[in-house]
Amino acid sequence: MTTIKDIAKEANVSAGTVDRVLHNRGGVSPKTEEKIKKILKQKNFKINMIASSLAMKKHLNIATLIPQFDHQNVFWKSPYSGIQKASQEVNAYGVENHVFTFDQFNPKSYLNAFKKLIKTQPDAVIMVPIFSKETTEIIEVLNERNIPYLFFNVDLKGFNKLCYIGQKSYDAGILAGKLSHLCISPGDELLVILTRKNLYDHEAVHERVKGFVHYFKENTPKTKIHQLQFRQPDEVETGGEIINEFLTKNPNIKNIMVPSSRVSHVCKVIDKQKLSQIKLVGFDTTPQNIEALKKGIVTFLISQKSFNQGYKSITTITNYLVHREMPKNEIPTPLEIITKENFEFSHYEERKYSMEN
Amino acid sequence: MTTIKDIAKEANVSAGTVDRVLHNRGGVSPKTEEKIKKILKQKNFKINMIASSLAMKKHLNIATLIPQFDHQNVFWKSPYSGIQKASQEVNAYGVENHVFTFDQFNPKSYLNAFKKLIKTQPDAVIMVPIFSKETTEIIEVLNERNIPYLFFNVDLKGFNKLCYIGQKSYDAGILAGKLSHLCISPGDELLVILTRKNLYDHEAVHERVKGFVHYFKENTPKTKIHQLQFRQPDEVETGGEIINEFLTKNPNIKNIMVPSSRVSHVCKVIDKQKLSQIKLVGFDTTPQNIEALKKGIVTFLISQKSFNQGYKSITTITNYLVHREMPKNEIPTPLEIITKENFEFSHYEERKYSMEN
DNA sequence: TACCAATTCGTGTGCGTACACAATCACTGC
DNA sequence: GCAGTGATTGTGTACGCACACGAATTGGTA
Repeated sequence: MTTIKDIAKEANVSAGTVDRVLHNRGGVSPKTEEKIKKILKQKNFKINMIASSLAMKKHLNIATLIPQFDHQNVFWKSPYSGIQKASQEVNAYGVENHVFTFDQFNPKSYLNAFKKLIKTQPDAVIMVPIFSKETTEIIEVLNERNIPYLFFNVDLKGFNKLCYIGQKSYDAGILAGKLSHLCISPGDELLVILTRKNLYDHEAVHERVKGFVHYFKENTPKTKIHQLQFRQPDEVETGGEIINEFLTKNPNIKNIMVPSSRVSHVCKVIDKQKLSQIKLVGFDTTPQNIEALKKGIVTFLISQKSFNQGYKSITTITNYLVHREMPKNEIPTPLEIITKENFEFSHYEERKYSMEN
Repeated sequence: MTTIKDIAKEANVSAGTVDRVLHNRGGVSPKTEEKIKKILKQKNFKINMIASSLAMKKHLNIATLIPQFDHQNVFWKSPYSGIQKASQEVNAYGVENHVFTFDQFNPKSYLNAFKKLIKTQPDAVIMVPIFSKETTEIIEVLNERNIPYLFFNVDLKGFNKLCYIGQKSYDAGILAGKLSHLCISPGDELLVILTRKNLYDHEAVHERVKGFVHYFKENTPKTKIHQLQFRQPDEVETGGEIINEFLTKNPNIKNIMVPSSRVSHVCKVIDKQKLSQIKLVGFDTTPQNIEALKKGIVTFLISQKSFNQGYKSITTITNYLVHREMPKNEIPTPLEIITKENFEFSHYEERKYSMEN
């Protein structure tokens, strides 16, 4: 392993000069710069990140803005865990992360959380931009203060974010289409159940439906796709009758796709007998969804590995701040297909983390 | 962030004493040890791995024994890349890795590669134990010299390995069963094509078939599963006739499962017209397989993320050597389901690496 | 009380890098 | 020839930890 000292000796200069070349800090004569660069390349020198991080040790402060989770909205627990795990790890780099949470159905709470956040004077912000209007306000503040920020899980166009880490919802919808397609026979019909429409305006759910519809338009345009919408948050739970009635009226429905993370809520309210005739496709590996998968009620779940999204958000920002590493503008997370047969082999990191904590 | 010094000050001792407690190095009176441990816990002290690694800097030498890849056997390229990437990264920890390759169909070449390997006096060994008899010889040598070793991708029971990193083949077979099941209608029949039987004796392929058969026995015992075997390495390519004839004789075959990474070889030799009636399920995301997936010829691939296996092997061994971190005895890699719709979102790390190199 | 051994502890150095500061060099104009 | 200037380069310290060495303390004994 070659060190800066080795390079310096070879070039008959001091370590400081090599350092200047390495970081383009200027103040080196073109001649020696050339010489050093040649030796650098020849010896295939790579900066020792370990030592580099130790030496840097600026104290960095990063802040995260995400929806809170509870037993009702358990989805956000995974990204939170991922963020926590990564936070612990980057702590050694002198980076500290603080999480600020808000009610995902309340724009005001979103803004309030941000107000608290900005008071801590973060060096960078990680956020889930659920509300577009309020996000515009937030970004203005961040731009003013020159604070870099990163979106994760939810994307919004038109901002100069560092990058977006998350799933491509439209493509996820196409995949849902493919999987549903495999579940049915020619002549069967499909049902899409939308929960909580319009309650908040992030587009993931709608993009998924678009992709889903697109898939069938492309492949089997004659397949009939029904849609059912619920406006109130808890209407699904109480509204089992509506669904069951609908299914009775449309007995050819052999597959239900739920484009949110609430497929388990849906299958709870459907008559058991009807359920046995129908295959379900849903999103996200919440404990309830996994439960339904295990029982064979749900056939496919599409996971976006939100734990990894959270984890990666922190490491990406850290690499940017500490090592000046510019991330790609878009880091897509996988569309992972989860079934009864493979769920126990996925999400290894998340499991391991929650075992240890 | 609390440092050793902080702890020392708090306990009215020197940093050296705290260090002794942290590493159970003895020579500390029970009284102060107790006191220090209490403060450690109270302040939730975590060793700074960055600084720790820097300070350690023993020079470690690890060696990897894996099959070589070429255009014919491209599968082993992925784990090799993962190993290379991780090797670069752990270089900063003073760890150097050397790769020794062998012909996966030639036990002698396996032993020869090991002989070269052992001459480098490695501190640990990562290996793919393809041949069981020869592996026994190898492990004897390693045990004699007290060199820890880790199996990856292929597992063999009965050895005191540090851990196994890889897929559970039987479960992968079950998953293949599920996916094939989804592709067919009641009354359809299945075909399993075994390539290169007995040419080397690792069991993954057979385990997959067992799992596959088990799935149908459990779920639809009446489904007929045919099997076709080829003994010579290239017989599949020349033996298209045999397959086509077989398919003509058994027109109810609507699904072919290839338990090796060679599904693309199989679909190359099948008549196009027949192919359009049949869904294929295979393993591993080799470039050829991905090509067939894109074209819609193959419906499902089950990936074991072999890039990650390689990567993780290196990091696991490194953590063990450098940070004394004992790995779990078994680290299962995911059974990832890849389709035309999601392949471009998977294997992000591997793509990124090969883009950069 | 003096002395020794064993036990317990403190100090110093180095790991490879970053960065501030000091030192040197090459020229200029007088 | 010399001070002055700006461009180059060298030096020293810190980051947090591991570990070797040696110092201080203790307890026990003659």
